[in-house]
Amino acid sequence: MLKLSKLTDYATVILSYMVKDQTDLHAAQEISKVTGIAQPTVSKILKLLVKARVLTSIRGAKGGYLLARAPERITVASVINAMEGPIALTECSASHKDCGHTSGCEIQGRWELVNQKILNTLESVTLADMVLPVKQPEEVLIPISRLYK
Amino acid sequence: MLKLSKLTDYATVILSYMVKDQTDLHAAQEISKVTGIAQPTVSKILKLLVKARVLTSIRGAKGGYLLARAPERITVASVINAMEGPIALTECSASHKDCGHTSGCEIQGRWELVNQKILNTLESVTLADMVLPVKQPEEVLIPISRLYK
DNA sequence: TTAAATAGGACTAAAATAGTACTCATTGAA
DNA sequence: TTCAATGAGTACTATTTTAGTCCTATTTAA
Ligand code: FES
Ligand code: FES
Repeated sequence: MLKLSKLTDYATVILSYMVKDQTDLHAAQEISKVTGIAQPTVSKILKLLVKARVLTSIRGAKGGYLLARAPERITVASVINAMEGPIALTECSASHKDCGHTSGCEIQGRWELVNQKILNTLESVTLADMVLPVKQPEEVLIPISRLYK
Repeated sequence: MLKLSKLTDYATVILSYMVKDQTDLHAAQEISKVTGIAQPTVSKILKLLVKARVLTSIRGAKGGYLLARAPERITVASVINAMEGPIALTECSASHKDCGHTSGCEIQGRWELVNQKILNTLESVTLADMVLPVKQPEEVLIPISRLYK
């Protein structure tokens, strides 16, 4: 289905919440309460995001997590990468090394092309884009004549 | 990892082979021999591709499979769709119906945006593109001044 | 020192995927 | 008309991946 893992989906829910008060520290437990995702799972996700430098953590009592940088600079690609590892449609897109189809290999280069296109797409969308209201206001076109009334 | 299933990868290997002699009928067994993929697996894949109208089948002795249309008109998206079902990054991209995150739903609309972009990409690449030699000749840029020499 | 956090890793359970097998239907040719 | 080759359909099993939990160690404010 070419789908993202549930954890990745959760991650975006969590991150969107954190965008709202970017400067605040959020503890795992707090995030769990707000999002309704079980606390151990939330922790797991947060840890992965820290490891990938999407979030920064502060340890100890009164510790918590915050965004590592502005939402405009956190790409969807980086979030997926944090949760699921390198974005690669096929084994071959990741590395030629342990590929089985030695016989059908003419193709390989092409998946890489598709893969690259998708990567570009995912890098063009940021967390900031994700939290925009679902329905963007339609652009209003004003007849030029109105400007002279 | 945002990856395709193995079967989808196999499918492209099989299809690329079939592109070579588009008019010929290919039996599952023959395809299995050529590609090195086990025959039952090949059959499974071929059946799915027929159901999705990517291939046409002819039953009975001397039967086999052939492409349902020109390689230029078989998109990567349709192959993925045949093997894995509708392309949807998240549950919500497919349908709002059975979605769990009622609380985090502001996001949903945005995955749909990303999903649409990816869908466009996958529809822009066809089987014909996949079988092209791996290295495309680089485009040669000629300084405009040369045109006047 | 204690309580509230995160870090890291190991483990279990559940779900999805891959692969196989079996039976039925179709058709060309002996 | 029968047989052999071939696809259709479906059910099943094994494997792999993913999700989810838990335990222990570390850090730090009060
Ligand atoms: S490296 Fe995978 S098909 Fe060649
Ligand atoms: S429909 Fe899935 S988050 Fe709303």
